[in-house]
Amino acid sequence: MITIGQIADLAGVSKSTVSRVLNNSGYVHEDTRSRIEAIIEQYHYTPSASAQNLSRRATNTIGVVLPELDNSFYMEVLAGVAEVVDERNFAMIVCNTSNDAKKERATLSMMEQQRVRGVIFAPASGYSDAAADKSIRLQLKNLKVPVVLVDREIKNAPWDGVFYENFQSGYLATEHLIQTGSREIGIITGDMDLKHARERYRGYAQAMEDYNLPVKDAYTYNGNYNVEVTYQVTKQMLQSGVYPEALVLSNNQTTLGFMKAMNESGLNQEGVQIRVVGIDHIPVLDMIGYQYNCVTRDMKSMGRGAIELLLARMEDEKKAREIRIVPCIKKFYD
Amino acid sequence: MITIGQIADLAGVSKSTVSRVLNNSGYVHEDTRSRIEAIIEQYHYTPSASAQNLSRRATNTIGVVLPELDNSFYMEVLAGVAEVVDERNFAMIVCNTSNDAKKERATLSMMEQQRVRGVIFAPASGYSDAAADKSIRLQLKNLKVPVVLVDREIKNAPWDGVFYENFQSGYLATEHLIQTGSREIGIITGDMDLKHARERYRGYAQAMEDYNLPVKDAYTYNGNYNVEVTYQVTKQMLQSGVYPEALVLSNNQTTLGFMKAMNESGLNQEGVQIRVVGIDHIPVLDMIGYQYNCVTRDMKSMGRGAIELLLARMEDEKKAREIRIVPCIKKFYD
DNA sequence: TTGAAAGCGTTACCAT
DNA sequence: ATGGTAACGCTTTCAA
Repeated sequence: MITIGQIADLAGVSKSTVSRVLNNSGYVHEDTRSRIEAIIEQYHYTPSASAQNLSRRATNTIGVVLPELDNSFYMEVLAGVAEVVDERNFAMIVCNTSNDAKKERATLSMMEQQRVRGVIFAPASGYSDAAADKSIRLQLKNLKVPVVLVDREIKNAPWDGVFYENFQSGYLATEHLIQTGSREIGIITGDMDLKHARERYRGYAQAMEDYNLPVKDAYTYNGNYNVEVTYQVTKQMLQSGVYPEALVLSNNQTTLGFMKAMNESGLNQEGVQIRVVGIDHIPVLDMIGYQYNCVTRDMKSMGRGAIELLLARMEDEKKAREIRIVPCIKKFYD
Repeated sequence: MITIGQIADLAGVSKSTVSRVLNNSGYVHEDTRSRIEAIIEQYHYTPSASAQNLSRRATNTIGVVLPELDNSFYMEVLAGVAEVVDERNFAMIVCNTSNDAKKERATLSMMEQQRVRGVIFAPASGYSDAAADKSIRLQLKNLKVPVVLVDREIKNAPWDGVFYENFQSGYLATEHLIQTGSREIGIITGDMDLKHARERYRGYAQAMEDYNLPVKDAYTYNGNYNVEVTYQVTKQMLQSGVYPEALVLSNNQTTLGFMKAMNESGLNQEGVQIRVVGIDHIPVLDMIGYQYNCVTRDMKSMGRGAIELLLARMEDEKKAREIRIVPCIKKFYD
């Protein structure tokens, strides 16, 4: 591998000069510059990022830690982040924690080793007990670089963040069902360990109350934000023969699990209908023009928001803490 | 940021010794080791990857270059790669070229700068003309690290690769339509610049011929492996009022575009049916239990295969070239 | 079993 | 406008 020193020798100048043309910093004669550039081109020289990082005492890498990669929501967020990272000429290192706190630990430690300049972080879990909450905050703090939280909050966290109008989403989803004629409305909740699942549920309950409708325990199902779990739960529900006329589905995975169980049951064919409004859209469904009622958000812009906050924080460590709450968008077809 | 030197001072030993416990290489007294480990723990020390890379003259990073990230196929491939990368304690740097040769250039150059140990590569384009073909091969060669091609071939390339039985996939898809009663069968092709699109088409044509059915130009549509293009093409086809009774859809994006146009047209409701077999499955459709006829492959294992080949090549530079062709799996529901 | 020192490929400061 | 050199944080060889 050719080094800056060899380029310098080839050009009959010092490393300093080559470095200057590389970073176009400082003065360098036009003739010298073009001579050096020619040689760089000819020998196909690219500086070593490791050496640069070491010398500059900083990388230009930012870390993105996500709990799921096979989830279109996080994929869109990631796409948003990637766009800006690209524009600004940073490198991005992506890790998947699979919703596993242990894997998350390892991931964060690798981020540290890589000396990332900042981290965009969606926690693997709700960290609802105090010890876990403290521990994750400590880990993050130990990184000693800016952190931006996306989608999922951490209690007592001091970091910037991009979140969603979760309460609203639950409320509006429910309200739509009510306004379009349903009265017996249930919900398949998410992982109640996560604050946003609780908020969405609160939104549902509040809407019911506002419209003087009863929230029945029997119509509250826990799908845990998980396709398989939701599938099982829905199957049981259908088999029991007692279920509400309408349901709020707490996220995209919930929707997927629910749909699978419904399709499998063949109940649709028999004319049995459960009306449904989901929280979060599902891109493939949009693409195939399937009219799926939901409330959703601009996911990509959540990613863009996160990286923007991160870059801003990197530039000004002491700027005021910023929390962005992206709004709820209605996508109703009836 | 604390360094190995400071840890050494704290422990009253030399950097060499700390380095030995870090990499557990060479001899170090049990007492010394535990003392050092305690300090490392206490001060939360993590070695700098950049410094290690520089010193070792090698990173433990592998690069993955993909043409699309919002495509479930590549996502599954990526997931497969990520699994192995994780198991083997490498780091992974992922780049999206958006099917853009120019962006691909930039990406490859960043890979070089990062001094990745190897690259898993799915080309952004077919590079069908000789100059482009040569240029991409040169770029890859200039990386001077092992390369494994996934899914898309490059002419005259010397690298290991994991590909698909493309001809078979086209053949089997078509054959199924024939065997289940269709005779007027068309195809929406992919980007014919790409060899695998041509192969899939060949498979289609061969099946037609084998069953003494005519391949009509009028029933060959070019969807370019693109949702939007396929959508438009399908719309035109439907509006023209003349179309075959059945179609082969050349990949998942093609399917999405086709379905959108169909759903939008409302033709299904009117009882108009176009039978369809797709190449590649669509995970969300599986999840919701939508019975979509297709021929497909184990995508994740393609990812695993790619990284396995890469690691093997990294260990033995001169081993025989290995090409894996993953088989076609039938998923028919009728 | 441990330490000293050279070296990895850059950058940046200080001279000139 | 250019060059010399120390420094970045680590690994590795050689010696003790």
